[in-house]
Amino acid sequence: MSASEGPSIVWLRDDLRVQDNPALAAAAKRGEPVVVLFVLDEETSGIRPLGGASRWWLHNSLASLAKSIDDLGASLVLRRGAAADVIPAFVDEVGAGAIFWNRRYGGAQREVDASLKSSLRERGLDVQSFHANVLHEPWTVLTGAGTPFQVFTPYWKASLALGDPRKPLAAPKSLHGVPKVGSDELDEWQLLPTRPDWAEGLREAWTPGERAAHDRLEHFVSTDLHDYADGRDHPSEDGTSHMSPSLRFGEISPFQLWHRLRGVTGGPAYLREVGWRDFNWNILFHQPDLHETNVHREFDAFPWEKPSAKDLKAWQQGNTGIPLVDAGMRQLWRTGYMHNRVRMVAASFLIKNMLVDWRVGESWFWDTLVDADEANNPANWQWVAGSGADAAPYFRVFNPELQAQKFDAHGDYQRRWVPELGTDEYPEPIVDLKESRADALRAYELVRQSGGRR
DNA sequence: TGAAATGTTGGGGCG
DNA sequence: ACGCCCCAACATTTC
Repeated sequence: MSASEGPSIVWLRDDLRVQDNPALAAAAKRGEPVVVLFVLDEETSGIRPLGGASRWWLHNSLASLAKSIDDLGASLVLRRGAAADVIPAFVDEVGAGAIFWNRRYGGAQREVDASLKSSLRERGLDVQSFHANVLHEPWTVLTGAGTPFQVFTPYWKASLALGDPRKPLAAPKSLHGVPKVGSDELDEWQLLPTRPDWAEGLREAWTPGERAAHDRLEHFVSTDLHDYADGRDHPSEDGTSHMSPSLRFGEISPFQLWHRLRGVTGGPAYLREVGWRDFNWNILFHQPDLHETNVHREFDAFPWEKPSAKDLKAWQQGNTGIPLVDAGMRQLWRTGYMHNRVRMVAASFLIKNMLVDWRVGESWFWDTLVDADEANNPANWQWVAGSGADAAPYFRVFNPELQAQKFDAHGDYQRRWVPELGTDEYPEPIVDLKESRADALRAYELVRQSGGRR
């Protein structure tokens, strides 16, 4: 590009890593000085403001990333505001000749990026975007008819048929920084909770950042991966990877997971779950309002009940009187995380025993999960509700007592999070499981009749 | 990546 | 020896 003199900006978003970061690698290769930028955008309409737990993670991940960038010889610059304003102003400020970023797939985000790409190119900048955060981009995995898949298994098959995803890229060996570029102070963003400081449990449970993500992955590989197919279903053992928040913030890439795990016992079973993540981003790409709108629109007719403030609070705080549900909800509140098996049970309980709109639960998880992302959180809630793409059939109602028998047979998980279990202090169930199940099936019958789906 | 209801089969007790 | 009943175990269907 002719006008491409001047520093390179690497605009990081959901890719807070120095390894396997194509935008960063391209900037390093370009040769000009590099400035790495992160913009906290709480102003662009259509981009969901981060939930509280995600803000906590973001703060810590950015702090960790700033050190890594520093070690490479450049610096991480923090700015705040609508990206459509901040980015062009920053380009002028540093006299940039190029700007690189890794692509994102949400609706509002794509609009922002596309608009910036064309306006900055008009101004003569070298603007490049890269494929970095999903194994296969949504528009590349299509049916024979050229339409997006609605069902996971054929989606995954087609995805595998595209061949091995590319190998991960090494981190740049060093960078030439741009001196004297002002940055916001991370602390000023107030991403961390203060009064009250509810993050103690998060600090105990997690270490955000790229290095910790790889340590966590290696721990998983050396302990639980080989028995993943069984181990992942038992919340007291918790044989899951705990990669989700790191994937959410891009501390690690799916390419890195793929090439580390595909040849290891248990690896393919795990990578299939990574495939679900791709599938969910594919769904979001084709339906940007996924957190508001049923994929199967006949569910618009579902007669949800508005929960009383008391009942909703009981669910949120883990006082429903159903031990497995309460254990999960308390784990979530304390650690910003819930075991996957228990997520399904807790979600099913809200939707099908309390008859509460899945959006209410999605919204709570959005605020409390460290791994909430715009695709997986709504897609998984819709999966449980039965309204989503390739969702669980509507009549699949979990019985939380049976689930507890099957997957927490000794009650270890339940007692860990609900220590008062079995005493007078533990509440009576807020609903009758048998009756509410029957109510849910009757309610879904209305959907079935009004929709004509099967 | 369910649960419950319903159906089928076969062994054993017993008249 | 036979029919009948009960019931567990398993399979299928239904929600």
